[in-house]
Amino acid sequence: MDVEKILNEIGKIYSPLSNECQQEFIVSSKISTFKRGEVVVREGQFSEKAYLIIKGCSRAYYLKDGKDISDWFTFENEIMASIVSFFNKVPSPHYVEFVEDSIVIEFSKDTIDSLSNKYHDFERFISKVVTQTMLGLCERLYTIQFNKAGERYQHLLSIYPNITNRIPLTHIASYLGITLETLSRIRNPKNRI
Amino acid sequence: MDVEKILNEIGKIYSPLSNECQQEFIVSSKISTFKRGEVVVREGQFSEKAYLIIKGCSRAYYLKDGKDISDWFTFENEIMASIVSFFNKVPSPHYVEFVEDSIVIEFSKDTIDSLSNKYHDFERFISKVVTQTMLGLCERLYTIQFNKAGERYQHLLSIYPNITNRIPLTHIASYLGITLETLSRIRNPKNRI
DNA sequence: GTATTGTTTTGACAAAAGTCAAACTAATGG
DNA sequence: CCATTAGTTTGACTTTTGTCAAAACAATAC
Repeated sequence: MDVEKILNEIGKIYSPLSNECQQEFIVSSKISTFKRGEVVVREGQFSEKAYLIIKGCSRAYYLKDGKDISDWFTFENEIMASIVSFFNKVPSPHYVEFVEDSIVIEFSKDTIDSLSNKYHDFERFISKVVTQTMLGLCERLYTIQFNKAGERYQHLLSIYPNITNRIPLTHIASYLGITLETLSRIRNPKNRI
Repeated sequence: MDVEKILNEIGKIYSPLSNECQQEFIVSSKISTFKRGEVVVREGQFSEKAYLIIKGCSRAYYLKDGKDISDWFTFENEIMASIVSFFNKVPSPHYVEFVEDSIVIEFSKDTIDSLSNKYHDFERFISKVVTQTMLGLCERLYTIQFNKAGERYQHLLSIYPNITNRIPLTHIASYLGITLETLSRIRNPKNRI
């Protein structure tokens, strides 16, 4: 497992990490594997773990009136966490589940905090991750605020072109704030008049 | 104008700032006033300014198919910026306008960067601001994803109980992702069956 | 290969919200 | 104080999406 390669990869995306910092990150974290369907965080739990996905994908979701609503998907080179619990040290409003058999680098809030204190490049890296996440949420809000179901779906495809091969449509629908049936109709070319 | 008092106040909310750091922040920034309706950032402009609101309020908005859609409101002790342009150094997708006559502390991205390098507490402060903004967006996304118009409005009132006294209903409606007419009907007790 | 389970599609109907137009009300500036 | 403008409400109608139920399809395990 070439973890350095992955860290260089995500360093390019956010902000590069020195070798020393990478090494310390590697010894402070561990590689874990999860099976499809495994739930690693449940509603009400405190979670201070984050998962950098090497292979596979995961989703965060919550239950509203008993219905499963997806909030966030994470694929290779992205970081998953129950962010509300992670940052605010409160019980998680979310569940976190792996959607495919996955390999991840698992690390804790404590690791982030101590590495941030020690390595300025790490602090900058995390700050960049958070900033980008914030801007991603902005964009998502934008697409959900006044777009019709079909436009929301097209926008999602423009970001993750083959998401439908990896994530069941039920989850994609709830992520877009629409029902499964509506998504199904949108995808059917006969209904696009 | 007691700027120290304000900085202490928002230090309490996010992360406290040392006196030395506060002083340098004060000399690096300036107090400005804006009239109701003044637009300080326009779509397409590069904006690397942020505004800490001392008195008054502002909104960020964008035009979709010629319609004015509000994205974000800011009141006393909150920070307004065209965040996409501010952080990514790209042309702003937003307009930023003051909704009331306002007094603000105006500072630039450069100031943030240089103070972040010099003062660890400032870097932490900014990181906290960004993190809280991110969590705020999460919550907003949550309320818009599967709630009906009425629920979205009630949720907004729970955060800003008297927002309707300060922000015109048109802006509140678009912020909630609904039309002005729908908001008007929701607010009319006769229509709540 | 068949049973079982999970996922997606389709149809008929209902609910929610949007659109357009007009009326009404409040605020502001001579 | 009146005229003008900005902001809000109301009504009639349309569009979009949701709901519930059933069928079709796909994946998986035995």
